[in-house]
Amino acid sequence: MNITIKDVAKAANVSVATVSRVLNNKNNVSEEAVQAVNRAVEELGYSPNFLGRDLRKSETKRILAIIGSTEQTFYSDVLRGMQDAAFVDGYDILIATTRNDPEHEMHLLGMLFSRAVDGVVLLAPKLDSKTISDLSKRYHIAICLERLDISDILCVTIDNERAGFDATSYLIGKGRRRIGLITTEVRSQSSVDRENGYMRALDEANIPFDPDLVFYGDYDADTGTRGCEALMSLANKPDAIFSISDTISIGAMTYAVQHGITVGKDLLFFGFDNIAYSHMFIPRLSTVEQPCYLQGKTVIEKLIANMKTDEPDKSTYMLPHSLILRESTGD
Amino acid sequence: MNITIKDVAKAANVSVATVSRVLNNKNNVSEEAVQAVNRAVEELGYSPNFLGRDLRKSETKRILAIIGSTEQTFYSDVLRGMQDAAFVDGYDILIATTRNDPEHEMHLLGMLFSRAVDGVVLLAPKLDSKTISDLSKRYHIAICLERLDISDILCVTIDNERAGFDATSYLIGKGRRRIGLITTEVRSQSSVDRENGYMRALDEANIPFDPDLVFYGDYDADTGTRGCEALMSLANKPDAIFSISDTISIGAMTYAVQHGITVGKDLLFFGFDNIAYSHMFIPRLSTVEQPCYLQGKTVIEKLIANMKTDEPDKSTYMLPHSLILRESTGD
DNA sequence: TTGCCTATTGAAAACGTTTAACATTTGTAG
DNA sequence: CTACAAATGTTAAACGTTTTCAATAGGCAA
Repeated sequence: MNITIKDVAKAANVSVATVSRVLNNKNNVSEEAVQAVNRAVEELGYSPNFLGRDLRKSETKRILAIIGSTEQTFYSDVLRGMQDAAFVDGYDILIATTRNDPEHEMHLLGMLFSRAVDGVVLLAPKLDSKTISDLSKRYHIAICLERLDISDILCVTIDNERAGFDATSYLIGKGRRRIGLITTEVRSQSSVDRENGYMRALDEANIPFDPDLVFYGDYDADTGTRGCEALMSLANKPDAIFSISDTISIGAMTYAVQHGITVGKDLLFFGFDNIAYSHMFIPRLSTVEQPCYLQGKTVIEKLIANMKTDEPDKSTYMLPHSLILRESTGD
Repeated sequence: MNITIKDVAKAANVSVATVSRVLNNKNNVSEEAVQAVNRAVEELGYSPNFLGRDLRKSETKRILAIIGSTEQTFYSDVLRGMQDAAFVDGYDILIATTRNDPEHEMHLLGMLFSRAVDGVVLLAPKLDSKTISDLSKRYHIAICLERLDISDILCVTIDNERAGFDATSYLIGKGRRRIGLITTEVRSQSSVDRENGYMRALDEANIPFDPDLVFYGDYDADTGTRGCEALMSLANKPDAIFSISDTISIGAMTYAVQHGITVGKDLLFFGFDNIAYSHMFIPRLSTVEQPCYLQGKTVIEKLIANMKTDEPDKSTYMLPHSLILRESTGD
C-alpha cells in the first residue's frame, strides 16, 4: 500500500542504497542516478518513513519543549527563539503541555526515555530537583526560564533574585516603605528567588519585613484582584505592590482602579514579564522584562552542543533583565 | 550501551517475544514469566524504544496540533480539550508552531508524511484549501477553529458568519447605525465569515455598507489602536466598532479611553473570543465566546474515530457560540 | 497406551531505513 | 596491455520492536 524506498529503487532502476544516498545527498553517486531517483521520487510521491530512519540512526532530530500550559503569552517569544536556534541545526521543536501536573510531566519525559525525541527543555519544571537532576545524567535535558537548586544541570534563565531586588528597590527609591508582595502558593524556584530579592531590598533599606504584606495565590489575574483587596483591607495599607507576574499585577490594578485608588500615586505597581497586555492596560504597568527570545535561543544552542559532545555543559546561565518604567510607578 | 528488550530477555531467562508480551499485557503468558520480566525491567531500568515499536506497528499514538503561534491565549483551552480527548485513547498531543508561514506549515505536515505522527489538526491553516484538501485524502487531517471553503475535510468550528451577524445585530439593536469593522488583512476563512455576518446584519437592517468604516490590519492590539484612530478621524465617525478579535478590540478601546471617548456610550465595542484579559480591561469588553475546550475535544474524538475506520467522516461541525455582554456595549 | 486439546514458549520474519563491506566498472599511468 | 586507483553500484546486516507460526509440555478423555 505505502510507497517505500524499495519502490523508488525499482522505479529508478537502482538499488535501495543508491536511493538512500541520493536522499541524504551523499557524494558518491552519479549525476545520472540522482536524476533517475529524483524523478522516481517525484512520480511516486514518495516521502521517507522517519520511523525507519530514526530507528536506524538512533536519532530523531526533534526536541521537546515541555510547558505547563500555553496560557502564559510570553512563552511565545521563548519558543520562537528555540525554533530559530533549532532550525540552523535541522531540529524541530515540539511542544507539549503538562497542565502543571508533575505526573504528566513525567509521562512526557517518557518520550525521551523511549527515544521519541532527542532532548527535552523544561520551561517550568514541576518535578522535584532530585528527579530531574538524576534524569539529566542519562538524557539530554535542559531548563529554561527557571533554575534548579541542585545546579548540575544546564539552565538558561535570568537572575530572578536580582530582578526582585531591582524592582523592589525601585519602589523604595520612590519613597515607598510599605511594599506589598503578591506571589504564588506553588514554590517555583523563580518565585522564591524573586521573593528573596524583595526581602533583600527591604533589608538593605532597613525596612522591617511584614508578613501581612505578602499575599499568596495562583498565577492568574484573579489572584491579583483578591490580593489587592486583601492588602488594601489592612489597617496599615501598602503604598506599593510588587507582583511576581504581570497577569497578577493587572488583576491587582483592576481592583485599584475600580475602587478609586489612584494608581501611580496612591499606590504603585510593579509587575514581571512585560507581557503584551501590560502596556495596553491603562494605567500602563511598570515591569521587569526578561530576554525571552534570547533565553529560548540560548538554551537550544547549548542543548544541541551538549548532544554533540560527551562532556556536557551543566552550567546555569543568567541572562540580563531590565526594568520597564511606566505609569503604574508614576513614570 | 543502551538496554534493549534483548537484555531484559537474557536477564529474565526468557525470549524477547515473551518480554514483549509481558510489556504489552498479553494474556497468554505465565505468572512466573511476568514476574521474572518485571523484575528484570526494574533491575535494568529498561524502557522500550518507541522507534522500534512504532516502526513495527506503523503507528505512533501521537497527534500533532499545528498552530500559528502560542500568542493567542485562547488556544490554551482548545489544547486542553484536545489533550483530554486524546488521553482516553492513549494518544499524546504534540504542538508545533508555524509562525504563520505556509512553507513551515508544509514542513510540519512532513511529520505526517514521514509517519512521525498519526494525524494532524490544523488550528489556523495558512496553506490553500486545495492543498489541504488533497492531503486529507491520503492522511488523517482535521481542521479546528476554522473551516475550509472546500468542504471535504473534517472541520470543527463555530458558525463564524452567524457570530458576526449576531454581534453586529446586537449593536444595531442598541440603536447604532454607523458601525465600524476592524479585521485582518490576511484572509482567514473565519475572518471572512465574520465580515460576511457583519455585512448581512447591516443589510437586513437596511443600513448601507460603507467601505470607509472597514479597517484592515494584523491580529494584534496595535491594529486596534490604529484602526480606532483611523475610524475616529473620519468626517462621519462610527458610533460602534466590531473587531474580529478581543486583542484588536482592547487596542481600539485603549485609543478611545486615552482620547476621552466614553466607551459604552459615545462608542460601543464588540470583540471576539472572550480571552481572559477581556474582562480585566476596564471598561470590560463585550464579546463573542466560542466553546474552545469543546471544539478541541470534539475534533480529536472525530479524528481518532476516523483513524479507526476506512469511511472517514469529512463533515464540518459548527458548535454553538454565545454573546457575552459587558460595559463596552453599555451593559 | 494413544490421541487431542490447551497453555505457554521461542525462533524468526517483518517494519523501512542507513551504512559497512564488498564487487564491479571506468579511467589513467606506466 | 597491465596494474592500480577512483568511482559507482550492490548486498546484506543492523537498528529494536511486534507478531506469526511452529513446537513443546501437560492434562484429560477414550
